[in-house]
Amino acid sequence: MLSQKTRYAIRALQHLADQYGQGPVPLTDIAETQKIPAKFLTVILSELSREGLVDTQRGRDGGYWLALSPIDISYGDIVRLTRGSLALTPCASRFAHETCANCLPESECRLHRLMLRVRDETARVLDGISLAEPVPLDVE
Amino acid sequence: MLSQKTRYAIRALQHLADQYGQGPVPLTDIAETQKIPAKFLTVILSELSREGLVDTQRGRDGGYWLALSPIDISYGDIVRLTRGSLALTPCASRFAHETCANCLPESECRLHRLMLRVRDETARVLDGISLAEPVPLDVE
DNA sequence: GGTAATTCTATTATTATAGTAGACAATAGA
DNA sequence: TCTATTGTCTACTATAATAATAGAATTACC
Repeated sequence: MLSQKTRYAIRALQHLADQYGQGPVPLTDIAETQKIPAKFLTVILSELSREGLVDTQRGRDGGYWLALSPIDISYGDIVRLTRGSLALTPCASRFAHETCANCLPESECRLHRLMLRVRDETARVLDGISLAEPVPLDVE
Repeated sequence: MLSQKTRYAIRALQHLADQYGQGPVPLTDIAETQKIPAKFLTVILSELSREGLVDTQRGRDGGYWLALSPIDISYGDIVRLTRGSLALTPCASRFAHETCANCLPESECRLHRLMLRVRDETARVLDGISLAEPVPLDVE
């Protein structure tokens, strides 16, 4: 499961994508339209800013905006940044691989091979869509 | 991420699949070959038994065995039983749907639509492989 | 200087997770 | 029938992650 925080982060970024090119968006705007607790959103946006995904300006008329064009930010990027990995097990992460606790050696672990496949399918979906695109309804 | 407990459950079931048709497998066998803390495994196997996935016998020469043929247990089934859902958000579960806390209405939530697609791809992989099959190395 | 905004450091409450303890119940075989 | 062996159940505990808040500090425009 994605954490509540990751879900908030994604919706906040979607909101900023909608306002892209229109100057700084104040935090309270995002919090209200996206139903995110304002104080918690400060934590989230500060992190996204430290990670270089959003730029900020303090003071009057300040706020947040995307540091990159929406088309250059994929959902896969966001999940990797906020959650660390797309995978369902530590051993199945391609960018943040870790060996699972109390597991067999990976070469013998059948779960490992399966989780790699799930990760790759997830990546195919999430890396294939950017913040610029409306999310298609379904695959056929 | 799958919890440690879910990972243990899957490996335990794989072990039972390997011994299918050969009588009860004692818990300590599973614990040792799969590197699972024995006491914790009792909790896990008791749950799997209550859910009808394994049958058990107590007493001498007792143990655990799969209640169904390995080919009739898919990885999707196991994850749904132990974790509740294949989805990455509560709203994207098809069998255990819940609305996400502090979210927009689902019809307006772009994340919802995206998570449904990820769930469906995950299901395609996990429902397509049963405990009877060796896990293929990769898709091309 | 005042106001509106972000930023930073700490703290808290709640929940989930991982694992353990120990008494109890059943079974097969000697 | 005794006993060793094996699973079952209830309860408990420790740790970590999560979600969220508090409040002071900083910045920038007017």
